[in-house]
Amino acid sequence: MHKKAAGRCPKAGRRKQDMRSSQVSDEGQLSLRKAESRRRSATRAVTMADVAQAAGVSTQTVSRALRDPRSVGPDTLARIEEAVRETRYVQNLAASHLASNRSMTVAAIIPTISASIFAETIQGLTDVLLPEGYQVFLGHTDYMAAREESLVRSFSGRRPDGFFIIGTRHTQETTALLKRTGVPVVESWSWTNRPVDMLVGFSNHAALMSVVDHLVGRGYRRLAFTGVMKPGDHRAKERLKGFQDAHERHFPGVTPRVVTVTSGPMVMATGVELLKLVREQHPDTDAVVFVSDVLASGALLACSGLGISVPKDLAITGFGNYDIAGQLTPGLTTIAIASRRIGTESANLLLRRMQGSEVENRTQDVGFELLVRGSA
Amino acid sequence: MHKKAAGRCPKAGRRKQDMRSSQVSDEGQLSLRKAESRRRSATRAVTMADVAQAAGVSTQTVSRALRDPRSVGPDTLARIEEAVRETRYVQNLAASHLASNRSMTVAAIIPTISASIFAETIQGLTDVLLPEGYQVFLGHTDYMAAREESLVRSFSGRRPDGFFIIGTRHTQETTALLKRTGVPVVESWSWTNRPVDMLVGFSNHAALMSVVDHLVGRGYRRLAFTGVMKPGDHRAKERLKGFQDAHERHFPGVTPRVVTVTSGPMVMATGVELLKLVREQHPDTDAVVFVSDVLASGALLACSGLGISVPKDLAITGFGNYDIAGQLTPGLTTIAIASRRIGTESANLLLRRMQGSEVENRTQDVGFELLVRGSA
DNA sequence: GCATTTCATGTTAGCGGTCACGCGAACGCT
DNA sequence: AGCGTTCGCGTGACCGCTAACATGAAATGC
Repeated sequence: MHKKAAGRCPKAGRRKQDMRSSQVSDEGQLSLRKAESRRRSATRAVTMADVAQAAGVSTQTVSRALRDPRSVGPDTLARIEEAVRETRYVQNLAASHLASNRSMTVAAIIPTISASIFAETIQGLTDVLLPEGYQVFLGHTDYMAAREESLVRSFSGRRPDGFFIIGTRHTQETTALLKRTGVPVVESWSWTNRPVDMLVGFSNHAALMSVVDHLVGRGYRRLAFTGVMKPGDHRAKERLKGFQDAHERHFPGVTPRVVTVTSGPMVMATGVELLKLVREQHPDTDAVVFVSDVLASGALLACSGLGISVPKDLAITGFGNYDIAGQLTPGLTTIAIASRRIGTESANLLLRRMQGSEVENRTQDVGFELLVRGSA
Repeated sequence: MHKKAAGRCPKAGRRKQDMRSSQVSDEGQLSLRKAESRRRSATRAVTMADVAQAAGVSTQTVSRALRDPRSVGPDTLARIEEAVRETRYVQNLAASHLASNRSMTVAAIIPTISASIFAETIQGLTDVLLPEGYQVFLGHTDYMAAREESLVRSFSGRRPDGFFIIGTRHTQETTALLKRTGVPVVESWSWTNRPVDMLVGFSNHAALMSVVDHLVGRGYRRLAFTGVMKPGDHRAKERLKGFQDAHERHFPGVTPRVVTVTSGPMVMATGVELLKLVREQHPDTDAVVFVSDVLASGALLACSGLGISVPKDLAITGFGNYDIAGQLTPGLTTIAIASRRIGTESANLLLRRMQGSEVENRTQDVGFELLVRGSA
């Protein structure tokens, strides 16, 4: 809380570096001079001016040396580097951001961090962005459109250089906000013909259709779809729609069996519950299509205990190709998504745009892959 | 890229609000006057001055209204709120940060996002911090001390108001950097008597000892420890140490069986490999202690295929109480950690300190719980 | 050899907010 | 009525850094 002894030139304005020693060793110098000019409780932090003085150059030269070392003379550079080291200077990026109007940050908004499948995407995103000097802000919506909107709003205050967001369905206001920021935006994990800006995704609808096609091809006829369907989870809705549309194509006029709950945790135990629900409501079901591997593997694990033989009595499919899917016996038939790649591709798109170049393809379909294993 | 037409008062300095219309509709006004004062390619963004003008007050009043609505008169507040709405003003937090020396951010550093167990912690952290206006920066180290150091360094540039970090073992430089920031720091997921600042964790060592105690109590005598032990994963090392120490107490002089690999993905398939390795190197092993549930459940699932009866032929234990642990048959005996609570407690500690108050207990032991299920 | 370009560095004026303080009006108390 | 307080709002000076321009010396061109 100590104030620092600054010059008190009543007119000259900011003269400060001429007061400080070039070392940081004067910790706790409490000489609160009388005519001290008003001073906010500033950080005692080392500033660029300290480095400049230590190196005997102007702050501008320090700034240049930091952002592009080749733009200053080699010996000057060496002196500056030494000065940075001895003063333990850490650049204040907020000041840099304000002056340069580039924040070197990317805002990422995902439904939930806990779903390891999204975590992979974020890992991919940061793996590409961090080495380029960008930092990633993370927020999660818990599948609530209102939270997404408020996140976008509050993140906008940081003036990120780019947005990454999972999902393509937003409130009107969210879309407007995103567009107004004027920075590149990548939507992902879904598909739309009218992205806000860029898109790295795939069709959940088509993926589920391919699941149904496969099941029907294997001779299953009484298919049911089940899962936790949070109101804001549009990807789940698209999957359901894909199921319904494929079902209608194969069995025109037959009402598809759909058993969903709108809340509840996305855990394996929930999958077991849903399996039971399906069998209660539609006892003759011969194939259960789960909205996620988490639920499907819970159900699959429970089958032996319930006396159900998979895939003979019942086929089970999942979505996401989680780690567990390949470890179960029988293996879980599922849709594999290049989750990490969504992150890296998105980062690359953002990077190019943030660095000023245009990108040719603003939409990228990473596709999906039907992995047929023993469960169906 | 259009410059904006600003006042050119050669002396008065920033007079700008008197030039702009209060609406944002003058897009693209390209009147580059001759004597135009030098202008950087600034954002055309709405500033607080625009809002102030629209509301007929000073910027200071707008600032006050935004940060503490009760500090201005009710009708003034209403006018300002209306002005904010009509100008679509979004506060520039970088400027706020620079002026106020508070960034309203917390930097979080974790080993990997993909481990859902850490994701829970982050979710807890942000759930508490976001409503308070703090945003969370996330970085992952992939268990590399050097990356941790460089993350701390680059995050420091943002002048976060707090640090959250998983682990208590850092490079000397990392520790020094953290201390020098002068902001509150919470270390977590481990235990130490000399935390950098605050600590929310538990003893991995004690947890593993309780696992061994339990196994020995159940009559198992030939225990093996196995897992992926990345060089920078100190929590894994503490668990191993706990295993070894407990083993020594129960079987003095007997060399404990330890089978580890230093690299490889933390997936279930790796658990199967490790199980096979253990049985190759120590065929008479009757209990395998895994460093993580991921590996343990992989192994447990593989057992029936390998003709191993659990827990009769072989006991298996894990760590973390992942979702799957309770769904397997038999259930996986493991250590449960209040992973989410680590996040929320850490956030609360940080919050109090960031808001200026001291905290009485700078260390918090969230403990662990041995969950005995069928596998051991 | 002198004008022109290039290179390395310095100077000036902000970026968009907030802090400390000032000041007048309304309020409270004796 | 007189005077100290509180309340509501404005003024001026920065926060630490960088864009744009300026400058002088060395390198280059004809």
